[in-house]
Order: sequence, then structure tokens, then C-alpha cells
Amino acid sequence: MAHSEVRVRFAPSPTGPLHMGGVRTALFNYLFARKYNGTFILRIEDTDKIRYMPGAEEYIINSLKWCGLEFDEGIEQGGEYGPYRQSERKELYKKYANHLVEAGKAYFAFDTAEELDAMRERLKEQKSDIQQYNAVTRKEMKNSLTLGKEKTRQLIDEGVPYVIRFKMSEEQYIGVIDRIRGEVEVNTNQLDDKILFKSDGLPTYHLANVVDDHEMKVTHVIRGEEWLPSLPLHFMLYEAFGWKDEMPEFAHLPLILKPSGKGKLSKRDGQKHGFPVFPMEWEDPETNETFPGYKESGYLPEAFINILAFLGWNPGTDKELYTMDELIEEFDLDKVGKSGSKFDPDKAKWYNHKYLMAKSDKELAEMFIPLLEEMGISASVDFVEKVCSLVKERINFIHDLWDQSWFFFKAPDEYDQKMVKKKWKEHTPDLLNELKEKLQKLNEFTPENIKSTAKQLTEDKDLGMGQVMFPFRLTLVGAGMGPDVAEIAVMIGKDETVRRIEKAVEEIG
RNA sequence: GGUCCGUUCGUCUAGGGGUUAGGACGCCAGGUUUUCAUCCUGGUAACAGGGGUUCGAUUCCCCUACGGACUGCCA
Repeated sequence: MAHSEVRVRFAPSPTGPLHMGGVRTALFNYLFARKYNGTFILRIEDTDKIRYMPGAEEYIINSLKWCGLEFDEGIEQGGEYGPYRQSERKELYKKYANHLVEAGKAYFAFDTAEELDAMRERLKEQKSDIQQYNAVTRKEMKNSLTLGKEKTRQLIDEGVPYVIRFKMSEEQYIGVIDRIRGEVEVNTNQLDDKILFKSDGLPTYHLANVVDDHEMKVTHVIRGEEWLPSLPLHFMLYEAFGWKDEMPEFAHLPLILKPSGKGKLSKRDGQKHGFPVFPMEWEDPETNETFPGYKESGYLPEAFINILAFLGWNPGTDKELYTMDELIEEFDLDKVGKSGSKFDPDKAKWYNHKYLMAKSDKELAEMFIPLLEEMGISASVDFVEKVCSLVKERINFIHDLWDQSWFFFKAPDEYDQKMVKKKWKEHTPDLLNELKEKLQKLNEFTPENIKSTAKQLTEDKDLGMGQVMFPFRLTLVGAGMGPDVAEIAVMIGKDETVRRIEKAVEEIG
């Protein structure tokens, strides 16, 4: 990059929580910026006053922080090209919009919502393919082109609300380049006279976006595929402003689709398929509805990032586990796929499992202890670490730690009836009592000693190991699950082991 | 409806004019484990359809089908 330093931006709209698709867009921008030693910018596109949601901006920032995506410039870190909130740049857009009007590339329009509806309705009845405000229809509408300069001036002075629309050219074929899809050609007749500047004094996305990307010297626009249809418009805007030569490169990312059925991933798919769609838990301030997040669901941020990275991108190798640094190293816009990908919750689970396995017992314990404390259980760090080492390979999420190890902290309240039926024979109580007595006599309560005790007992009686080990497990765990029984016994201690045998013998009989 | 984008195992995908079309998740089977899980081994399973171009097409082109996005004074 000899002449231009890479500058990319993530530009969310604070109209609600950011979902995983948005996080992925941010991630790809981040990866691209880091890979080329560029600048990663956060710009808040808060030009929609109606849909603005308090708390959304903060949520977006916190979520990205949890993911480890740090910005170089933006509302928090500042920078040379601020302010980074579009609502604070109002005057700039107004200036540029007027500039376009003066140059004859845009015009004022006074049509009301009703008039607009009527026009669309009329076109629909005429079975017109195009039901838009465009080169043809603008001639019949209420705007500065039909009204003339004086009348327009008068209406504006009277305070009649107006918008500024882009004067789209007619019958012009334009080719726009998308880094991922190649060249896309469109005829401008298909395009409409988009509103650039709203009657509330704020710009629409199209204007604000082009102006800011230019002002902020953005070199690459990496955004979701939903923007592809408006790329020609943006292209025309760059041209109208005379910025065509400095126009950024565009890359439109394929969408993330629902796991089943059709359509792109949405807010409620999580509940339906049992996985979060948001990075962090989100409580809707209007409905008080709570949506689960990856963080609270026990996902590790590095796993979440890995999952996201592989949705629509692939390094072309067999390797699937990548750290952030490795992703930065390998990331390439040219390896981003063209088609949308359905999200697979099972694979996400697998990723998290892999990352959990890679954690040390100490790290796992650090995550587990707060959960235990919440339940009012206190245990030494050493003990929890040991527990983690024993059960780690059977967990997919942090909270699975509890499901897989609760019996280290308390005796079972009930016994799995299936297991009882299958393994609890008539002679079992006697056998367990005998085992109990032998265990009590053990000087060193170690797994080896416990095992050899059980072995001896079964050999004496000419029974299989299972005859004593299954019921023994049942007394300690209450079910046919968990790590090595002898290990469990040692962890809970001789006294507790004895107590649990007694309790089970009494309760099962 | 219109415009645009897309289409390789169920899913994420690699590949690419001549391949036994590769990997991963899931699923199934076997092994390890005195249990469950992990783990190991093996298996199942795909180039949407039709036309071209070509000696040869899953790969290139066209059409169709299907899917998606957009079509707002939302972003």
C-alpha cells in the first residue's frame, strides 16, 4: 500500500442490539484493517430519530469489546476525522446536499406521504414495472424541477417541509465493481431519485455514508450484502460529488441465514433453534423481553470469533481453529464466499468445546468459581481446579461444568431409576456395605487403593467389577455419568463417600 | 411484480476442463473407557435441471428452477 493507508469503518445504527451478522461485518473489517496495518473506525449512524434506541450504542460497543475488536478511531477514542456520530455532523450533510442542488444534481421535493402513496398506487394500477420517483414520475410531482425556482423559494420560506432528492440520470449503463462479486452492471432507469436529505434536517444513509466515507478517507467499504442494490446509487453519488477517483473499494459480505427454513437470520431465530443470535444478552427497553447472548450462554469470545470468521470465509486449508492473530494473518477478502450461509448451532457448539478444551484447569476454574458462588457454594481454588481437570473434556459450555460436576459439591438427592433397575440387585446393599467397611479401613484413600479394594471384593465373591462399581457410582453420583468413580470418591473424601453409600443403601434399599 | 446477487454431501466449505470430487460439523458403526462423555478408527452423504462450447464439463456460456437481498423522509 504505497499511496493509501488502509482505513475501514464499522458503521452500525443504534436502533437495536447488534446481532451476530453485524459482529461478523465488524470482524471482517477489523481483520482487514489489522492485516494491512490500517485503521479501524467506529462510526455511529444515528440519523434515524424514530427508530433510535437508548442503550443500543453502548450495547454495540460493549459487545465488540467482549469480542476483542478494538477500534483505532471512533466515538470513544476520537480521531482526526470526528465527530464520529452522524447526528453531530448534521451541518456537513446539509452543506453537501445543497451543493448538489446548486450543481443541478439534486432537487427539493415537497410531496407528502399521501401524494407519494397515490403515485405508487397509480403506477401499480398501470402495471408499470417501476413504481418509483424517477426521471419520468418526477415530472408530475411537487418539486423544484416542476415548480420553478421562485415557487420553490417561496415554499421553503413558508416553512413547508421538504426533502432533497438525487436527480438520477436516465438511460445510462453503469458498471460498479464489488470486490467479492466482480462487476455488476445496471441501467440507471431502474434506479430512483433517492431521498438524500430528510425533512427532519438529517441525511439518509446514502448521503451520510458517502459523505463520511469520503471525509474520513475510508479506503474499503466492507458491509453486508443488503447494500449491494444501492451500490450503483453510491457510485453515482461519488461521481456527482466529483470524488470518483478517490472512491473506496467495495466488498459486500454474503448474509447469514436461518439454520432451517428460509430467510436471513433474525432476532427470534435463537429461541426457535436454541442458540443466541446476539453477542451479549439484550433486554429490549420497550418490551422488557430478554434475548440471550453468546457471552451469557457460556461461549468463549475466541470461539465466537472463530465461528463468525468461518461464516462466509474460509482460508482454503483443512485447519479450522484460528486465533485472532492467525485470522489476521490469513484473512483475505478474495476468500470470502459469494453465497449466504446458514448458521449451524451444532458446529458452533463444537467450536466452543474445542476452545474450552484448550483452556488450562486454572482458567476453567476462574470461570467456574463465580458460577459456584452464585449458587452459594464455596470451594477452594485447588479443589475446583481438580474438578475441572476431571470433567473438562465433557463440556461444551462453561455452565456445563456444573452439570457435569455438581456431585463433587453435594450428595445426590435422587437416583436414576433406569440405572437402579438395571444395576441394583438384591445383593447390592450387602456388597456396598462390605465395600464401605473396607474403604473405611483404608489408610491411604487413593484412587488406586479404592480400585484394588473393589477388585478384591469382587474377586472374593467371584463377581464382575461392574457388580460393585455401577452401584458404587450410583451412590456417589445418583446416575450413570461422570468421571472415574474412584477419583470422585477421593475428591469428596472418605467420610462423605461413606455417608453417600449409607444414604443410598437406605433410600434404595 | 421489477432489479440485482447467489446455487458442491443435511450444514459450513475445498477444488476446478480429465480428481476414487477433499475436509469439518451432524448422523451411524466399531474400538478405548467398569458408566456417561471425551478420544481413536471406519462409514453415510453433494457438483439443482436442461441446453450449448469442447475429444472431455461439476468447473466456461445460455436458459429454467430454486433461494436470497433490495424495491421507505430505515439503516
